[in-house]
Amino acid sequence: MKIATFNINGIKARAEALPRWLDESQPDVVLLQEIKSVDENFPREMFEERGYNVETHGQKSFNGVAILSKLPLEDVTRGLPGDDEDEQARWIEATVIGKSALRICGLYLPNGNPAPGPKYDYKLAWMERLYHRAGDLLASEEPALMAGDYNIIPQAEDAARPDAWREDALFRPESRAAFRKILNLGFTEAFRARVQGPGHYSFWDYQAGAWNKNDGIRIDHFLLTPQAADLMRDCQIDAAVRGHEKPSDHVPVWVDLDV
DNA sequence: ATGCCTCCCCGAGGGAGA
Repeated sequence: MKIATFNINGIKARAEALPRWLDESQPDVVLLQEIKSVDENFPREMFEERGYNVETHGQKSFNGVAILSKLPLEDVTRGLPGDDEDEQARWIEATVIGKSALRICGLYLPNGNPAPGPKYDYKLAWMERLYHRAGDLLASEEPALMAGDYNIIPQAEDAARPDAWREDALFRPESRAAFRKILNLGFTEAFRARVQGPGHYSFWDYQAGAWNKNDGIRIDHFLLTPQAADLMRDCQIDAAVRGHEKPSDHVPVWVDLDV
């Protein structure tokens, strides 16, 4: 089962690039972030005609996550537990039924800039809630994953110019520590389990020719429970997608699981 | 690099992104 995560930076703006990538890449499941659309306006036919089931958790203008799946989805839930006051659409999960069941969680973790400040406080509080949901997933002892735009640069090697990010909410010590705290519960970071070394990125800014200079950062991640990690056959970043016509500033990352 | 683009709102130009 090929499962991808892709921050598309607006579903309307990606009406051509996203279907083209789906046709080329043929993922079974896709976790989308930043759909920037309410549920009623999401172009679900575009995906249903390609054989995908569609589940959205949208919001006007900002944020918004969705799941596309060629396999049946069950027990869909929306919103990260832990704060009933939180209106931001950043979390969706479902069980996908393949040879066996797999719990999949799609997330769009807050950016957090400027740091320090209220937006950074929201990011860290959101990560604390994520920590608790992650612990519950592990306790189930079932194959499960949490994937999406984490807005976290885990290590210096995950940025072309780490010194430019030292004070940024994506790379500050508290952000990285919160990410490690979740990892250290017992998750496998899929990409780093398969590929070592610098130069692997999932985001390049639109500005200043960042793509042409390969001035990128790796902020889109798959975290696998041990039961899911046992099933991993591959994990790759589709970096070439950044060079296509009218691209998102992020590219897809995918895992292949024997499930 | 506290913003060089691009997205959204809509029908100007400001907020948000990372």
